[in-house]
Amino acid sequence: MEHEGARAPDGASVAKPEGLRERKRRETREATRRAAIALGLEHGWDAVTVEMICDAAGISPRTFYNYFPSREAAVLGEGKPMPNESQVAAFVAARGVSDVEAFAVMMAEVWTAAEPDRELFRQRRTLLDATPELAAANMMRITEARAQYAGIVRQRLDATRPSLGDADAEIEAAMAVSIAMGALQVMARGWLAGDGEAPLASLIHDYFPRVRRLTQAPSA
Amino acid sequence: MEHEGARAPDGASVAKPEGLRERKRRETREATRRAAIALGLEHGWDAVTVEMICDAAGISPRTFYNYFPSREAAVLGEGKPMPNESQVAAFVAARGVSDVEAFAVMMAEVWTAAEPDRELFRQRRTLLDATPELAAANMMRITEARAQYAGIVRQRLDATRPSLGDADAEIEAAMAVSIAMGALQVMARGWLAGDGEAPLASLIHDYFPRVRRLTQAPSA
DNA sequence: TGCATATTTGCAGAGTGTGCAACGAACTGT
DNA sequence: ACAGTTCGTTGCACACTCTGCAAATATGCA
Repeated sequence: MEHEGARAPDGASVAKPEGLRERKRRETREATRRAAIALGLEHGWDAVTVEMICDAAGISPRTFYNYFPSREAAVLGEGKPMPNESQVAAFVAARGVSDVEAFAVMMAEVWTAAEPDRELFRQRRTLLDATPELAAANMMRITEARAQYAGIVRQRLDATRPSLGDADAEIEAAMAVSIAMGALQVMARGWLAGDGEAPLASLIHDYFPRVRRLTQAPSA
Repeated sequence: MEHEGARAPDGASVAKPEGLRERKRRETREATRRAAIALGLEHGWDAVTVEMICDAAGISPRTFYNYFPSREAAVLGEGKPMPNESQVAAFVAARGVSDVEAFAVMMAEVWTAAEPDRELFRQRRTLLDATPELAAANMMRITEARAQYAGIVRQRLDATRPSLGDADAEIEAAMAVSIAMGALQVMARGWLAGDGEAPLASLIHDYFPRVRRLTQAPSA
């Protein structure tokens, strides 16, 4: 399910025949997503109705709800963004950076990878940033996945600080997730303000000294 | 408008006649809020309809929307929670704690003060914690007020670190707000798990060493 | 070609939220 | 106490989101 083109020597490779059905479905979904984002940027998200999106995408309103569970999902994407195994492994093994920073970098990579089209990624982020309603819906998605994220952070904590008690590890994992998400919100805004050349992940390293300073009690 | 009972020597004091109209309005609002929270805890928030709340509160559905702009607002309270002047002054002047920690303490106090009824505060927090939809709506409220919160943090930064450039201060203020809100989310959950004796603000000081550790790069 | 399966669509219905106008209760001065 | 003003309540119509169901349509496969 994850292979792409798999050009094996034998012409009839194993994966991705990509039947007509699947292709049309993917295209329809993509067209709908783009229509939703474009209309949102043009008219403001709360002025965009499902009917408008459907007219632009060439589907009926009822079909829209076969693809997306809500109007917001057309912009946000419906699945919760989850790191794959190698991303988790890199996060757990990362040294020389704080737990929060490492987690933020991983999530930035997950987001970036989930939307290969840079321009669309940027547009979506802009819309999301300008629309509290969408930001809230996005938060909801993340809140629902919070326990799973915390589980990933625990893997790192168990590896780097095995002396930590069970209850403490639980709390610190949840804390790291919440703090990283908060910081990412601001960093994403900073990324939007930039020219879009620097990848989000590198911005994070630039921003993090500030995070350290803001959480540090002055010694004086 | 802000005075309470003001028993001046002369019987006819200046403030708060509290006419019958105002009293009934306050009572109706309170009854509706309590009905919404109780029903949410009993049936789960998404099973609660406006009609149910209205039946319990003894008002018509149309009247509900005269009090609250949305179903969620009945639980969350409609105004954005804002610190008063003395709270801001204390925050700006607080020494020996990090910016994020000081801001978190201030917000905890604002929340606590906004809901004098401890039991109701706890119930609302429980419901909010169990319902991603409500947590998201709450986030939305805060997101809308984010710029104002950042302005308050800037007052502190300008006082404690005047060498900071304008753009940097802007960014760090926004960052402090986001991080504090993230951390508060977890702390509030910890407070819920406790017996409710310790005030939220004191819990924050207990939790903060963890925040410092999680954002600190290991020296090794 | 013809059958099995997946997708699209319309329709009815529940629920949220808003503007408008009528109705009723509370405040005002006399 | 009374008439007039003001404010809160309610019902009604309407737009919009979202769901279940069943009919119509398109695709996949032998």
